[in-house]
Amino acid sequence: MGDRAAKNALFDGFSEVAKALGNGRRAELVDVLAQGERNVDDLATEISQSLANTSFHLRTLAQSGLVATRREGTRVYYRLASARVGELWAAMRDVAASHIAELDVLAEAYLGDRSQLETIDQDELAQRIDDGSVVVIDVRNSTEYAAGHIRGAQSIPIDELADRVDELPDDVEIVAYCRGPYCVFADDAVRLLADHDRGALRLVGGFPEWQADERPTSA
Amino acid sequence: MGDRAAKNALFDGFSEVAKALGNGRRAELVDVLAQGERNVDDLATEISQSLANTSFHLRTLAQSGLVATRREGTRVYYRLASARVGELWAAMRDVAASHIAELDVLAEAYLGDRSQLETIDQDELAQRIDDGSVVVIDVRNSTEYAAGHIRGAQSIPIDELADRVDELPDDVEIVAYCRGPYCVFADDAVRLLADHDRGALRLVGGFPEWQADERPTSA
DNA sequence: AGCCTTGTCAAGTAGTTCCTTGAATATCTT
DNA sequence: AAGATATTCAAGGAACTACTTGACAAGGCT
Repeated sequence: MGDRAAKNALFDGFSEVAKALGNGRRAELVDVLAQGERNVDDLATEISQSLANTSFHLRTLAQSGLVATRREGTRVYYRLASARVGELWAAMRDVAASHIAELDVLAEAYLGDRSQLETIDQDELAQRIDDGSVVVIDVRNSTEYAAGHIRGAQSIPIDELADRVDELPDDVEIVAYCRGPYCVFADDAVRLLADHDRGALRLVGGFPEWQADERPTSA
Repeated sequence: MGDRAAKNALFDGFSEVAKALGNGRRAELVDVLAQGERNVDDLATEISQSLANTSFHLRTLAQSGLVATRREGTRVYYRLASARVGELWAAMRDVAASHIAELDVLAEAYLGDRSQLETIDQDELAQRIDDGSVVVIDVRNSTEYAAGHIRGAQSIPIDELADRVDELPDDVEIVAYCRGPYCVFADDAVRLLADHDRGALRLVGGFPEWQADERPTSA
């Protein structure tokens, strides 16, 4: 008991989990999977990597126990092994955001300048859904919407939004949400709606954060 | 906005934190630093690595923003950058424990068989401290005790315990605690006390868990 | 049965990580 | 100023990681 070799092995075991998350592409995969299960091909497109490489990264995640699989015909669906994996990913992202100085710069380079975009937080949105003073749109793709969404939200994937602006009533404010704090879809939606002279707000955080807070959802 | 290179850079940024934790020796350093600040020499001994290598690992952790430093004379003290880093480490450890099958085996190889050792949880200990029906001993080293301990606990480092058993009253039960769920000191203490015919219990979790739960501490 | 779709495996290469050794630097003590 | 203590830096080699290409496997459709 308590010898060095065993201690090394134990802590190497713990660090396996961190190693699995210690690659940008795998982190992206976890971020996408936090929205719900997806097949390999789909995930490869999502992270802009070859199928073989994506398959390899998914296997790495599976070996560390972070993701699980399900086969359906020729397709293999991957999902997070549990909700705690999603929480771990969120915790990691938050620690990175608060302790790595240059992360602000990287985030702004990817997201663009958010300072002009109005936001709404979860409490306020819940309130306004109750009193009917907003229309909520889910601008993620339709698979993600189908896997689970904010109760009462309607699905308008971001690349269909320009063609479907007319579907939205023009007498209430619009709230757009997507995958999470580092997802650009809702930002793009708010900008696009502003170009059409529609007042629109972005929900701070995305569906996983709403769900983690145990607020009303549908699927 | 939203281009692939920027997205890669952003997620590579997030995964820096995971990379920093993705090495067994660095994970150990974080585990030790969760007890309070320590100098480099001390940490090198703690993780059984050369001074140069330990210094290198600490610099890696510092670059990812997980640890911060303070100089005092010729000594440099390292500490966790914030309490959230400790929480992240705990979350990672828990995900590893619940999703990696072989971790049980590794833990038992390091800790030995715990099934014969009686335990007590935080709620029950808090209760029994209040009604005075236990003596609590902190079997970590004295620096760690000095940096913060369970209110009312007395310090008896594990390697002094054999010589100091007589200091303990023999009419109340003894509760030993140490660094956390994967620390052997309290297990060793309970076994040693049992050999001296003293009834002893191990607190589930250690000082960081007690503190995270906002229970009474002193320093 | 034969072909198609979807996903995994294997080999190879460029780049990175871990740890060691030995030298350099920073601060304190005398 | 010289010596002692504590820490960091630099160079180098063995081991691992990320990604590519091309071959293989598993299941479904006709």
